[in-house]
Amino acid sequence: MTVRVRYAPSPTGLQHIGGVRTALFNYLFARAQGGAFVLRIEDTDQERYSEEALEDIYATFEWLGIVWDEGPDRGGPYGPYFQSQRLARYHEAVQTLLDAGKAYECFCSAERLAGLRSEGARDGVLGYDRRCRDLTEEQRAAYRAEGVTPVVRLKVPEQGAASFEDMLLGTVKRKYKDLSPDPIILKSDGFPTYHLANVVDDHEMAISHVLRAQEWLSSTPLHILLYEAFGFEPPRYCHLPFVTGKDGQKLSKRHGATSVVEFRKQGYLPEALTNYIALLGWSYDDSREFFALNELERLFSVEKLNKAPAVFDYKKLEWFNGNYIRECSSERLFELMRPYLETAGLLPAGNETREAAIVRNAVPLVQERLKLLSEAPELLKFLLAEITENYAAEELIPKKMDAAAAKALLNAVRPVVAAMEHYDDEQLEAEFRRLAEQHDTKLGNVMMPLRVAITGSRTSPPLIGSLRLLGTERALARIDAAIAKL
RNA sequence: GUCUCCUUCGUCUAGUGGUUAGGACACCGGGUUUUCAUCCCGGCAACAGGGGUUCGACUCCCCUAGGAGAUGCCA
Repeated sequence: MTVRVRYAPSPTGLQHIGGVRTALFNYLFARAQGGAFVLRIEDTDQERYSEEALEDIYATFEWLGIVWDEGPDRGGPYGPYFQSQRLARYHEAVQTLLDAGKAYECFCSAERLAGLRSEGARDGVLGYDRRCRDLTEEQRAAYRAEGVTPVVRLKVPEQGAASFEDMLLGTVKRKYKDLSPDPIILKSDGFPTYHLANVVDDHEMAISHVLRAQEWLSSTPLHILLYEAFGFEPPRYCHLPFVTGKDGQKLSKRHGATSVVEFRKQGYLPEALTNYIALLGWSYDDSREFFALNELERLFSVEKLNKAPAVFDYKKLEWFNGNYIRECSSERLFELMRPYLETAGLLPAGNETREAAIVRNAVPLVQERLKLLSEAPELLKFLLAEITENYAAEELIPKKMDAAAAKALLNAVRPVVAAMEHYDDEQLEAEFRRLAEQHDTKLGNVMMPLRVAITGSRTSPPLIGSLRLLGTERALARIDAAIAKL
């Protein structure tokens, strides 16, 4: 059997972690099985459709390196891949159900339905009361004459049960009477609901396996019923556990960033995100957790999936990101940092600028200190701009020392810095050590006032490298400014 | 309320009848280091509860509890 899977987002919002993980698992499953991965756009909700959301789908997966074999932008033998372009098929499908007496037109108003729903919630009764199920042709004609546009509902049997084998969960059974009574499959605007469209399309697109979030589990029996009504063979289902926030509820804004663009803006690398997300509900073994996408494409298997929901751990993602940043080549990291530095106004456009040269040389100094690319401006600004924020004079004074001592230290260090061109790094450090001995103190106490004078902060990249990048002239000016403060 | 699914350290997980229940993140100590970070070493910490089945249960079955999802002319 040829494996064909799909990711079927609806363009109603930005791609979020949960959706992307579903897409990733489908993609990996397809690759591992030598099958095809299809993108289908479920744009059947006219109200919530957004062009921006559609573009976000393309941008997100391009960034992540996840490509589909068939889709609206690539074409394929099973198109069109926009559901809004497949309406005729749904209408045809609905007609066969109507003709077979397996579905019926319902003329109830949205208001009546809302009333039913709130009563039902109060009394613990489920959904629609099936009022239109057995309308006569005359009654239907009367409604139509009044100008009421009907919806179409599927007849759910009152007896019996639907069951299916979930690849992860095993046998799932549900009595028909526990299903929503006669759900709507065709809306009054002529668009199908998810239930209908997904069944018709998965069948027509020859989808063999459906990996989707567990929120769909409770409507799967309904989908099975639909397949039976059409006489179609249902695909194999695999319902993926949720990704939740700390409180165990579905991941949402309350918990932090949820959309991929947000993570991207914060300076996560795509490989860190895919690696981490792949481990949410899936694992390879007890000793490995670093995986490149192309390795996952080989190694992914449904058998290693977990049933329990997974809490999204921002800290661990960050740790992954730091690891991947450290693995970058200097040139790549430079390019990755560039947009952050540019928008901070620290780096002019262009490759041959003085600033670009400084940043290139600074990469080794910051690489192992960076967890997020967005931290780059803060770490590098002392090299690219004047120290504008006025650090407090006390910062210059090492612990257990006074201002006079700090001042003496800076004065002593100044001539060494002035001559630094004549030393290599080791010699320069030796000079600082010599000074420390002369002042009967630790090296750290010599370096700290200098560090603050040069970088404006007690934490900074390695000082000697920073001095070199800053240059003798600017370094001396900052030392003088510091001395003046004391 | 009803239905469905789930349950190993705080978190992600390994584990498929016999293990001192392993790893990673986080956290806490210590070491290296010019600060920070990296790196290295060490520590803390879990089988939800109760019944079975079995010579033996984290592993199999049942119940309870807890959590989550569904219950839309949204997907």
